[in-house]
Amino acid sequence: MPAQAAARQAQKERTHEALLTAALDLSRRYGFAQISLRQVAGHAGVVPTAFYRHFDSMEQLGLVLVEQSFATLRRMIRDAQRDPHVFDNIIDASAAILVDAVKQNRAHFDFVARERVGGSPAVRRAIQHELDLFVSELAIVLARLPHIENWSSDDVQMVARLFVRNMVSHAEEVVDMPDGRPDLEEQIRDGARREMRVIVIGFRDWRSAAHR
Amino acid sequence: MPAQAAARQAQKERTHEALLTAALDLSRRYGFAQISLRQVAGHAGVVPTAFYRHFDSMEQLGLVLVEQSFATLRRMIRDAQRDPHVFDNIIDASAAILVDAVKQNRAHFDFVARERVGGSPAVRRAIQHELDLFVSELAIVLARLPHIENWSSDDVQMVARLFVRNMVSHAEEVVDMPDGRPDLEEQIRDGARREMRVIVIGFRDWRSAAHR
DNA sequence: TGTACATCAGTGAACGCGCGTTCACTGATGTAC
DNA sequence: TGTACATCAGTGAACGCGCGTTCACTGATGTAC
Repeated sequence: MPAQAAARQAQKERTHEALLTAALDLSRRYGFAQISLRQVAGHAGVVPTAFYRHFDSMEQLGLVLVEQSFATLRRMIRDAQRDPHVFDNIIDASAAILVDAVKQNRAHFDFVARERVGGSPAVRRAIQHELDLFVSELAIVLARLPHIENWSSDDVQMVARLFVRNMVSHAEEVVDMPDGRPDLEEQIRDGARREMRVIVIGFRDWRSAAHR
Repeated sequence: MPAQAAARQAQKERTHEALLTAALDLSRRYGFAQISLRQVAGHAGVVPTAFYRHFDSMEQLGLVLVEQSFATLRRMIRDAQRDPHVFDNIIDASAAILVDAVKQNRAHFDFVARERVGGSPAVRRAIQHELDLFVSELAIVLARLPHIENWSSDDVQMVARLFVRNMVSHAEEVVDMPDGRPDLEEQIRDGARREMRVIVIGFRDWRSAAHR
């Protein structure tokens, strides 16, 4: 396929993207499981049957949204790790990153937060799998931190799990946050920060008591 | 209404209960938001129009299920508080109670866990309200415990919030647990126990560092 | 460059289906006397 | 106890609607020569 012959493909990609965006938009308002193929097609500006040129079913589109959402999340974490500041104060940095990230990718986070428990079995399984992966990845990052490098990998996994759980929980709060309420945002960020600190200190001291 | 004239009312109550049970059953399998009035009526053994003798809409039935679920939860907590053993080791006791309670009332917990984020706006709001109430009630119980009585009420609220969040999260795990896997059950109970311990210790020591 | 043919993203009519809701009804249960 | 009437939980037919999916199609884009 020569370069100058890509107009049709480009148009197809635009429609493909429009369908995904429409689904994300609508599921923000009504929940993914509640929206119909016809609604998504209509919102994307195509006839219902055109949907099938891009996806087998709404379920398959849902799985693509799961992939997209976690790709976004991973990109953010990777960017954050490049900033050397983050390691000075991983807790404050994580809390700030979390709130910003969710704010900038509300639609994807909203989708994940809701469909994690409310979605179809396949979508739920996909999200749970991604979250499990994410816990393991976070554990690897944590294991390299100064005070943590001599912990057992079981312990590191557990602290990673607590972190991710708090992350999901606070992401839900940000997602439910009405627009234009910076006070609430600060409150959530502060709560996240305090809770992470509690977890880190509790973990360190619990280990001290048990193992030293 | 004389006592011997209650046969009709008793039958009505039986159907009412059958509709609630049917909705709970079906939403376990498909999610409450996915099931229809006709399915619920059919499963309860009545014709769809009979549904309206008992509820205005599926949404109203959903709100009744929220009430039922939290009444169950409160009853369990109240019973647990009567057992003096619980105060000896509130963490182990809470973890055990949580797993047992969820196992015995799977349908209600499943309903709450899913609809808390996936349900209709009214159902979600009702569940969030009940959970907020529950955090406050737990804070009152915690505030009476020996080492906690001199904490600020803000701090007690926060630890209560962390406990309830972990409770919800572990309830989700138990709900998703396949039947007949006592090993998984033990693993979840153990995870809950360890995490609660981390929270308690972390909180105590965080306070020590900050306020003394 | 021009022509003849192929590709294929999007169209539009049609289908059968389950949905929530309305309505007049039935007949067992309950009440008055 | 027996009779005449009232109540009302549950029935069953009917409605209009949006759904997912099928199919033959159109016409702009792309390819071969």
